[in-house]
Amino acid sequence: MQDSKKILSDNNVSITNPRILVLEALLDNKNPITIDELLTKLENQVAKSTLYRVLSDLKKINILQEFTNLENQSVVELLLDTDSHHHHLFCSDCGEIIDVEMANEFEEKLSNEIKRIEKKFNFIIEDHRLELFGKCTDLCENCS
Amino acid sequence: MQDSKKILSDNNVSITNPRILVLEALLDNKNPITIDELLTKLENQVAKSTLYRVLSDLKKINILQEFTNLENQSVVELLLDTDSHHHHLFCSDCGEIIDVEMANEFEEKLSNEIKRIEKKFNFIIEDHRLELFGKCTDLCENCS
DNA sequence: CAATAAATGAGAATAAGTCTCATTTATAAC
DNA sequence: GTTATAAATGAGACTTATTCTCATTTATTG
Repeated sequence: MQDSKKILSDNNVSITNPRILVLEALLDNKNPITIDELLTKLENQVAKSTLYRVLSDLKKINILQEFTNLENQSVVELLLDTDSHHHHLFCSDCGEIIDVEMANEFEEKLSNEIKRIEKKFNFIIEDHRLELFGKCTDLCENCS
Repeated sequence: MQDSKKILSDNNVSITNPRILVLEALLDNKNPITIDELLTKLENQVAKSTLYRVLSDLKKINILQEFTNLENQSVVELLLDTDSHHHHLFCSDCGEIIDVEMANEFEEKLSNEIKRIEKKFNFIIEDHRLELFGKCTDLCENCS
């Protein structure tokens, strides 16, 4: 069974062509991708309304994360159980978004600090997100 | 000289009524606020186009931060020199966004970890943002 | 291979944000 | 204080992103 079909059946979501296509496009491109880029990638294969619907299905089963890039565009990234916990690095020169894993030691400190905040604010914290903003100095051709 | 006027003149931005009104609305409400809420607050006082323009002016002089809430709406917060570095706590029940200061010790660990990431990715990291997602258990009336 | 419920496509509708341009206002020089 | 000039504003048109509607198609189950 293919990855994308397995993902769907594991989550009790019916296996349809548009869902497979969207998942494949996301799997194909493990870094975060703009919805607009996704739309272009799937042009003539999946209707715009369907794309948005499929994305919302994937969010409902908690395998898709949505956030915004530096230009405030929606960006989407598949998050499977097999993927490790990571954060994002945003380059203000080229717009690229890069996955970063922080050191375990740091994540432990963070989770202790989160426990402190939970008590202080009487909050139950279920998730967190750390975003780092800067410039890649030699990472890609777009960047000076 | 009033706060809002001082902020404008300190930043070499001409002092106009809409700018004062927007700044006052933001000062009045130190937690992050939806652009929509701002618009309502300033109804009949500042035109929509002007509001967006003023917000972009404030971003240009680096005293306004923009991000999105859990519903993907734009949220805006004044960030003056006098304000201390903080992060945000999002409640998925009531939608509230709360400013949180993390312990200094934690911020130090974070900045060390950021130095490591800078080297590893050959990146210059200028800013970071930590978002905590959860539920406030008794903080407000909206929340169960 | 039906029958049924669910998903899809196409495009209309809505919402958020930007742009245009005529008018108003702030600023600087006198 | 006036005046000249550049900058800012208001109103609404426009654009873009996202959601909604509904007739048609497809997946699933028996």
